[in-house]
Amino acid sequence: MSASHEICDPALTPQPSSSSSLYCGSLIRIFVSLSVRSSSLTAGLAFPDWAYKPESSPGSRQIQLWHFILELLRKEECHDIIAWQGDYGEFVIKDPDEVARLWGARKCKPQMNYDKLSRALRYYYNKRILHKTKGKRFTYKFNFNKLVLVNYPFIDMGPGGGVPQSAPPVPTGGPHFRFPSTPSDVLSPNEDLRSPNLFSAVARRMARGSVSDCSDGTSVNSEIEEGIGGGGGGGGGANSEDRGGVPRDLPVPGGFRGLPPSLHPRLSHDSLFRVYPHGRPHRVDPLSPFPVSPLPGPGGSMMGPQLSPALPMTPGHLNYTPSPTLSPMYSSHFSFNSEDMKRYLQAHTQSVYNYHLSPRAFMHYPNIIVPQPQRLDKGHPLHASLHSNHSSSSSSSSSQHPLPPPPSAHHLQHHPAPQQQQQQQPSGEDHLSSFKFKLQPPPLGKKHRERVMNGTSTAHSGVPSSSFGSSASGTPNSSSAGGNAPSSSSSSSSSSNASGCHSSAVPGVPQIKVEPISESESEEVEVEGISEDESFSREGEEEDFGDEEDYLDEDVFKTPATPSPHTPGGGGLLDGYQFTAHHSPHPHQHYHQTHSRHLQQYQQPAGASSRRGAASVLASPLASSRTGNHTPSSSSSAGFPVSPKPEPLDLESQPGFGNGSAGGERSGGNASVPSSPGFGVGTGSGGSSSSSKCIPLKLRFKRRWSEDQRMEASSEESDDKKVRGEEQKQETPRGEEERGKGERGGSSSSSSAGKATMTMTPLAMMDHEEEGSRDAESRSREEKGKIEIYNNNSNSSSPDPAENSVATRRVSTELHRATAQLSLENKEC
DNA sequence: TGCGGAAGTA
DNA sequence: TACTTCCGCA
Repeated sequence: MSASHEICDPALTPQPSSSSSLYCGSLIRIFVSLSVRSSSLTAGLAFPDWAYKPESSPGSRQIQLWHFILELLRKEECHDIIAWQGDYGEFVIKDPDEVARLWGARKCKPQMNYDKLSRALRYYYNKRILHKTKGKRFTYKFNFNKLVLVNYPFIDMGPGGGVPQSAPPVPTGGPHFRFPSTPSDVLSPNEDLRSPNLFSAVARRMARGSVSDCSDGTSVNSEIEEGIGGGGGGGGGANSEDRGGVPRDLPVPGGFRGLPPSLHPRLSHDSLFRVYPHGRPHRVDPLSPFPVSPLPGPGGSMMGPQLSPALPMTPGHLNYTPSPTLSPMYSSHFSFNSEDMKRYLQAHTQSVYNYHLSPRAFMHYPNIIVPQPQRLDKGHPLHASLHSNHSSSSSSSSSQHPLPPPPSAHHLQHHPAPQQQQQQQPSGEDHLSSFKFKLQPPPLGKKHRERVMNGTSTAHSGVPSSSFGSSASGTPNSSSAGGNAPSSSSSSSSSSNASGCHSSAVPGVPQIKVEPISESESEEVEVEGISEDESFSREGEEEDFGDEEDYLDEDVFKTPATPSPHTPGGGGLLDGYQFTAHHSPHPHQHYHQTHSRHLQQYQQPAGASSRRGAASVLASPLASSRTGNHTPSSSSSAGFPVSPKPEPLDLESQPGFGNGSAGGERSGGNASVPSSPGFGVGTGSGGSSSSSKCIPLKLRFKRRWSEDQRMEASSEESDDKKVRGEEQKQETPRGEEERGKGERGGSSSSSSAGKATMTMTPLAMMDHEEEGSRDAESRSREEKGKIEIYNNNSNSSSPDPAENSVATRRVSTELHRATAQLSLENKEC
């Protein structure tokens, strides 16, 4: 320890004779010079000056902890206090106190200790720069992508033509850093800490060159060779002496750990990229929203120029890419067009669905080809990776092709080739078949998990008024809950939900393995989906791209679950986007706008009616009744179900219709809006057949319903106070009348119980929407309007209970007619 | 040992 | 913003 301490100290502790700033400045100069030197020495492979974030450089004013950690990890002399170990980017702090001491020395914080340092490290969890390796003491894991791309967002914006010639300081960890030992390491869709393998040696050299205050005299070349030997050779490097207890001889499939001889990292950048079929990338379209134009350039290059050696070639490595929509580096020339959006969405969907990757990664690296470790043993790893695309697309076995190349890479292209065109066709089943992955959301931080759990539990236990309201209004709580895909613990409900919803026919979207979901699961989906709006609003609030990406991904996870009801063609949301020249910077906007329109359409009559305290179109989410939740009590208009007068339409014969005690109702409490098995989705015979279809509709309806609740709650406070008095006067007689019909369920606590309430179960409402017919909806609104008029008359001008009763019956009659008509139409659905 | 909130700091 | 410091909790 002491030895390493002494070795490390000169670089880690401030010069005693100089102030901190002087020290930092000198170090900066050192770094710059070293960087330049590296650059000159390595002919483009070296770490360019621009790539080194000054704030992160070891000698800079504010070195960041992660950089310091990398610095230590890079130093073989410090490997007895901190070293790479285990999986990608995983390192163990062997001597926490010493590391802390060094960190404190660097930061001039002599009081530093591991507790404080670890706290700082824990802050990286949320930033996703780092995360803890559970079960291993002092073991953490870097998220290379995050680390690199977040801290070097201008990786392709350098003066060198926007083409990075080298990697950022990738935490390759020198000889101790190892690449995936097993295919599963590479294949884990959750893993976002994979380090580059193809460019590992290069990246390592980059890292060393960039942080080249190396006390060791090893040149970058030696390190390259080390990388070659230790990587491609399967651990046969010459640095076995400095393993520092870290096993390096783990089996590595097919030379996956390093560059093959043909890819000696000392080779030029051109040589490096020559391994790709499209040759060296370059920016083709300066107006492209993407750093690399998806359009085939003159050189036919589709390889993202910013495909830094630091970027992993495994899917997980592409987890993060600065958003073309959000990153300032793109904003200046980002143009939204349908083609771009289509490609973006495809990339997004596919990548997210299969690898939890950011589609932006594929936008950036449109030609990226994910190597398939399984195929490495069949030949050259690069060869395998180069051809993995075709092979994987021809197979539907995920086990055989756990790493199908992201088709998005091709989707991003504008190749007029038939193949490309075919891939863009929704009917490309064979192409999509290779994406039958069961979604595995990324592991959540504890905070997020709790939020998810809370959100889920809220949805279950549910205070519908609050949960729905908050969800719709986008409270941070619900946004987190709804946005995050659950981890395994809760995935049984939420993730499958999302999948289930999405599975509902989104042509052109990668086929995700969707497990059958139970009815309750679908309910959970709906509840979660309600917070989808927050996902939208939340996207601009994220602290960095990575988070935004996560949420974006999550949104995409959910997107198919909420197809726009008015999407042309009735297809999935994605279809709507794809086939609509929607100039939206964000794919969700379409849905959002559609949804907003829908909401307005719905809210107008409902809100108006509720404000008048009459003829409220009541509906409660199915989940509310199913889970035995209260109907929101905040809404006085959430009144009791008033049984429509029996009509020859046989509507009432359907269980639940007009029977407020159908389910989930609590005696004595506010009358729950009855669930209506008759109209129910999945519970009644009438609704079961369209169960899967109705899930998104239920979602939509719930949103509207929640909006109604909120509107009613707010509006009634101010408006209904006066009306309420009259209503209450009418309540008793009519309540008696309705009770006389024996249809009534629930208590009489609601002030709106006396309204000439048109009780429509949520499912009935969903049925209204389900047919997706504007005619039906307009008719429904017309009917509502009629009812409203009737009830206005009955309420305001006819305090006579008898008249009200007549009006009520008329309302019911109208309702039944309308409902019957809609029901008939629904049968076509 | 690890987590994360809270307040403070530069 | 990126920690640092402190602390309670598990």
